[in-house]
Amino acid sequence: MSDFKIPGITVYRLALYARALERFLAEGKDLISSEELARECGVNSAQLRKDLSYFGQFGVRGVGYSVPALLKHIKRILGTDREWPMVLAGVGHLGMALLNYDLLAQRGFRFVAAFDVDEKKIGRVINDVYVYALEQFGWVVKEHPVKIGVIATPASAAQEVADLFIEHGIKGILNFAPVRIKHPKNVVVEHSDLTILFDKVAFYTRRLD
Amino acid sequence: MSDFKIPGITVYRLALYARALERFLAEGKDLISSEELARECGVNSAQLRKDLSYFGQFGVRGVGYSVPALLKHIKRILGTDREWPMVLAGVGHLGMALLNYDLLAQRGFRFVAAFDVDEKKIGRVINDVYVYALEQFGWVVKEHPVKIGVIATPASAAQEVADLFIEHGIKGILNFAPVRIKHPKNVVVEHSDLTILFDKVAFYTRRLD
DNA sequence: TACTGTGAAATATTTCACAGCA
DNA sequence: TGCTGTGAAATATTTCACAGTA
Repeated sequence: MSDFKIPGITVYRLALYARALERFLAEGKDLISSEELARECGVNSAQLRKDLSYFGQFGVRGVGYSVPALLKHIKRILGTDREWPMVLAGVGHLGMALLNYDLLAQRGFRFVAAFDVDEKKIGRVINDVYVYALEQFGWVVKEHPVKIGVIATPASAAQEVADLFIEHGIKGILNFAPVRIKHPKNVVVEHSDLTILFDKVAFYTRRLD
Repeated sequence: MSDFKIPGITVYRLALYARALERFLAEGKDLISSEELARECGVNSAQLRKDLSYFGQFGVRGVGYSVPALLKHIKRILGTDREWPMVLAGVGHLGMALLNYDLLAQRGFRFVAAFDVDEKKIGRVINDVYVYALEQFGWVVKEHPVKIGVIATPASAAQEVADLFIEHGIKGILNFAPVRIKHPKNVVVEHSDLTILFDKVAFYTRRLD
């Protein structure tokens, strides 16, 4: 029921539950138990109920949860019941993949502009998103109420781009460059270094037999 | 000093330390304290020392750690001191980004073959990797001692691809499709759903002020 | 009856704080 | 002296187990 000090891992799992609920909803399922939803997500059912209990009571005892209602509640909790206009820095292969990832736009995460320093990329339009020169960042974001910025540049450019983002009022940064970003406390940075995922798979694969 | 029941989060942090050490090494730094390395990675220095202590003693009291030696130790622990030939299923935008991600190959994670069901993609060569029809999977992997498979297909194809991987002896799977893969216990699956990262950023961004 | 919601117990992880050593 | 390595304490997270209720 609380509203602060939510474990980061709980936020992660709420997003996981939302994904699963979207699938169940698409299948036309109307009602679900914590047991069934938890199994689908690979967690313990008490954990799922505890995660939800930080935010309220969404089920019916003896019955379960309404799939559409619970999804709506979780989206409201996560803040994904709204549109999140975003900007992208770095239109390399990963940046291209993000611009073309339609699932993101379907969920309200929509890129309104992309930026690069490569002359060959500036001026291109990718999946309806225009690629600007990085120097144009200031006036482009003035046109758009952007809160989230995504970094898909090489590591060497990441901090500089983050500083530019922060200077222009961006509050949430998703950083795919393999380097830790320094940032003030009133800015949120989520790091996602893909190479680390491969390291983890290697570690656990080697220990198998 | 133990060798089993390593917290998953410790494995993650070891990879983080390796990335930072690579940067320090590139800068020519020879010696580092747990304090400095921990700060660079955003963790507590006791945590870093504890993480390492699961695997041995790698420092010198009163002095610190040798940057190249510690990096070598961590890579040996992670199993990234060797080559990991891999296969990719799904040559969409994300698959393309992975095939072109040279940092991966530099670290020994090398795609030896890619697979797709789209006629237009089959037969193409991307960053020296040939794209085969998915039906050819069996005989292609017979040629290569592949342990790790990467799934970058749509969610609807992911389980089918995973089953094919597992049937042909793949032991470690990195799944980028936004769906949980069912798998036997002697196979490792690491899930990475990019949409969840965006949800997390949205959650924390909204709570800021 | 068949579930949820949640204190309390169990477990896991992080941090402290200091002994040990180059 | 200035660091690492590590038990022990503190904290966080997960799971149990059962009261509550449609």
